[in-house]
Amino acid sequence: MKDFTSEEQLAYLKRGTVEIIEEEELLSKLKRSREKGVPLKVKAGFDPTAPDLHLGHTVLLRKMRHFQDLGHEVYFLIGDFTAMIGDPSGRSETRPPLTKEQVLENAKTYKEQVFKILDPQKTKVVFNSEWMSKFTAEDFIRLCAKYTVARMLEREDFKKRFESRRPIAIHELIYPLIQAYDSVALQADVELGGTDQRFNLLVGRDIQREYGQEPQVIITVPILEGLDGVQKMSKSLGNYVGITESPQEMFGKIMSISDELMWRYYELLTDVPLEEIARWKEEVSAGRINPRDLKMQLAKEIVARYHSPEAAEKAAHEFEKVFSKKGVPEEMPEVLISEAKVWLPKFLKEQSLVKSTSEGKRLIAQGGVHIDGQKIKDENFVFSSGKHYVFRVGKKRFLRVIVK
RNA sequence: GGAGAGGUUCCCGAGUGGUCAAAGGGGUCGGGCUGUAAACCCGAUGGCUCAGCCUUCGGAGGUUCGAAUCCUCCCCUCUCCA
Repeated sequence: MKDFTSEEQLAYLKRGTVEIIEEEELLSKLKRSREKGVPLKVKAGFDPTAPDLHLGHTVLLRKMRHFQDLGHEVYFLIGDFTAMIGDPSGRSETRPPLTKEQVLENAKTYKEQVFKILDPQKTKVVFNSEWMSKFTAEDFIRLCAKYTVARMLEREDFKKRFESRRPIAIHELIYPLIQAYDSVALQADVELGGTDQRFNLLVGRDIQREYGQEPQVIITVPILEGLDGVQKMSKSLGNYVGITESPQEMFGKIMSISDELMWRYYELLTDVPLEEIARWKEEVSAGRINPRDLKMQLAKEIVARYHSPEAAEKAAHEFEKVFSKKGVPEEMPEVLISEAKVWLPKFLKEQSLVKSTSEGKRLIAQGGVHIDGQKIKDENFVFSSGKHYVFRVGKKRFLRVIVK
């Protein structure tokens, strides 16, 4: 805030965003903040039901961090009240209400993870139940009176569901209003969110105006695609990289993304200058760089951030050893057994290598099960006592069996 | 409140008395090719004590030798009218 002009701040904040509404307003807010020495209040909301953060969340968190770097104040809002509703994006699910204890527990987990990115000194963690639980029925009706059904149905997913004759519960329509009211309660200057939040963020502007406040500037950041490169990264779709995952898992997952997606990840998850990325793209299409090497570098960079540079190096070596050179990993689950003869489908199930004996049978039939590098054809196997065996199921499931 | 349409396996979606563990697609998994990439090709995809048996088609009953398919009641969703 001290050293940067408002224009410089704006440029810094703009990188990696999809939309700023309105840029002019943000500039004047930055100017005013600088003149008066009062930091901007920057808000972003999080759902307390999913406290496991993944790389998708970090796109937004990084942007929050950028504001902090400029001296502004970030409100990390945990939507414990709104969690009763569940943000009706996409498919609607009725969520079981969380208890106070669960919320606090989740919040704790959040904090542990979030501060890998945010500056704890400049972060205020708030819960919207703080003000919403004091909201009276009267307050509530007043709030509802400030918006119309027609405007609410402008929201794309409502509209789609409405048109395709899928259900929309009334409380789902309320969600944007409460989120908007949170901005009133916090007197937010800026609210950040993914592009899927655009509508809700905009409602915030309208509602703040209705309550006589200057509308917040809204900034949307891209939604990160998951490992499949198509759908958004989410835990429920299983296409995510959690920021608390082990270095090895993280590394492997990143290596499995497509080349196309790699550029996207570079852009949104690292600080590599855009010009540099553009240059690499050219080098790759000219055949001078193997995209695999860049992917390794990306994987290392990400592992290094959430673990350590040493862990990243180690993960890279392991990866080379196991997948490029088809070796076996250094660390893998171990089991000590005594039986000499086993029926493999059941054994694989008992060792959690497959979900069912049927699946075990299937994998054996399809040639997906190896013991000490040998493809297994027979469902029965005899262990010799005193020996060690390395099981490989599919490409990445390993198990060391030690026979007494 | 009235009238109509509909609820199928992970998802979408066929199936209207036996040949249905249920077409097709998607997803996922395995194999091939690779760079654990994409694309592409092949295969699999409810469970189990596995040539057999058990459990699935919103829920509970019933008809039938036999039901995802017919009947009754219930629950849920959508549309139109009020």
